[in-house]
Amino acid sequence: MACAIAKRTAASEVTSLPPTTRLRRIAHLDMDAFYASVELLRYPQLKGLPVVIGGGRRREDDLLGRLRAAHPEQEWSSAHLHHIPLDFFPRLDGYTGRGVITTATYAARQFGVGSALGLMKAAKLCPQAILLPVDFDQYRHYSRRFKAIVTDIAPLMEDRGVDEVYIDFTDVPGGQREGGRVLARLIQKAIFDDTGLTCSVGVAPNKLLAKMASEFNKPRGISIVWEEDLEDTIWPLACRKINGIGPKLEAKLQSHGIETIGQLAAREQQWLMDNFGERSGAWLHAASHGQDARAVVLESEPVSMSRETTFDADLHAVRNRAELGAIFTKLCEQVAGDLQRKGYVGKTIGIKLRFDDFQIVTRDQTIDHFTADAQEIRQFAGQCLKRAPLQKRLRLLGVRVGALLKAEDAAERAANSASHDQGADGLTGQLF
DNA sequence: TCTGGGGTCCTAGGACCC
DNA sequence: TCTGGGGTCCTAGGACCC
Repeated sequence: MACAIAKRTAASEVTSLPPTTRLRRIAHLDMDAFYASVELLRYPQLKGLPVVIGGGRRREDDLLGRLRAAHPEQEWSSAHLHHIPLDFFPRLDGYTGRGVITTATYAARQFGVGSALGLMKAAKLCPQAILLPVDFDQYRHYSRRFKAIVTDIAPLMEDRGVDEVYIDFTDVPGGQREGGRVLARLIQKAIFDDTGLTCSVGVAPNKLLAKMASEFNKPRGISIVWEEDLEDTIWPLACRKINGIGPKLEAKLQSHGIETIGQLAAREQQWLMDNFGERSGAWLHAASHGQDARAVVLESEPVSMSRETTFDADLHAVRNRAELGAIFTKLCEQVAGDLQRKGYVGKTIGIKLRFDDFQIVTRDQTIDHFTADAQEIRQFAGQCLKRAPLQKRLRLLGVRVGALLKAEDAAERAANSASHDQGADGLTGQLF
């Protein structure tokens, strides 16, 4: 208690210090059950009920269509979505198909269903749950909105996907007050007032700790973590809570008797480097001591773009050749469309296969120029496919274009290299 | 009753060059 | 001729994240 008061005093003193001596305060903001919450804005009648998002391809039109069929005397439009009665919503009960849950409402999570769980499995656990299809356009719209609100208040924001951002509070007015709590509260309120959506925020000396902190009080939580909190707050947590430690690393750590972050921190750095590799070992050591020097990155360029699809039923390369070929062509067209729409070209073209036993195989090929052309992608992806083993039945097929460049930069580079080539040709002529 | 789709980064070996 | 580096690019696989 005395310790907490001392910390608070120290924090409020900081606000009067010149900027150079301000403490680095990094926030991680995580939207609460984002997809499900967006759906609840559209269907407020589902509030408090178990709802899962994922799987099928149904859209709201299906709901409206059923409503129109049931009550043809009335005119139904998307403005009436609020009034769709509960029994019109599809239930998880009896679901058959391959999808997984993308997001579940907190009410649904009580039943043990959550992200990445197979829908058929979820149907057993919570058959009464309402199942809604994913609607990425809608989520992207709200994603842009909440991020615009964040950058209006605190401009140094790093985009970490549709429902997460890091924010550098250090030099934002009020960003030091109560260690960041005041600004976090302001941002939460601004987002809620504009969108009706809630989020959780963690503020800490760096991204690593901020990310962990944002999970402490979900939903609608704010958690402030100081360097001094390491022993009491961070060390008792499971290693898995560190962003970057997944199931494999966790299992390997456990095999050495390391369960908590504190136990990890107790190991010598050299021992970690010997057992987990130079880089990973050094990183594990730093992370367990709460150290993370990564900057908040404002802009980044994409490295690759891909499209993939899991078939309704496994396909065989020979027996289902025609069907597979049509899907393959469509994936190439989609990737090409994505590249063109976003203004990129790439020179590494690859494929991804997942067999019925879940083994994944990739093949890729780097060509001598940049492209975003569907037919060309199809041609080289086709060559990759010929190099892949095709005995087993296929579950998934994907097409990827990597080594990306902005289309205009590629055009410029091509112009330059054309003139260089002339020079090189001249040189070659002399040598031979 | 198995397990989506879209990404990033790292590792490791081989080719090739200096 | 042999040996030994280092650096970069390419390819395949894998861990991890949202």
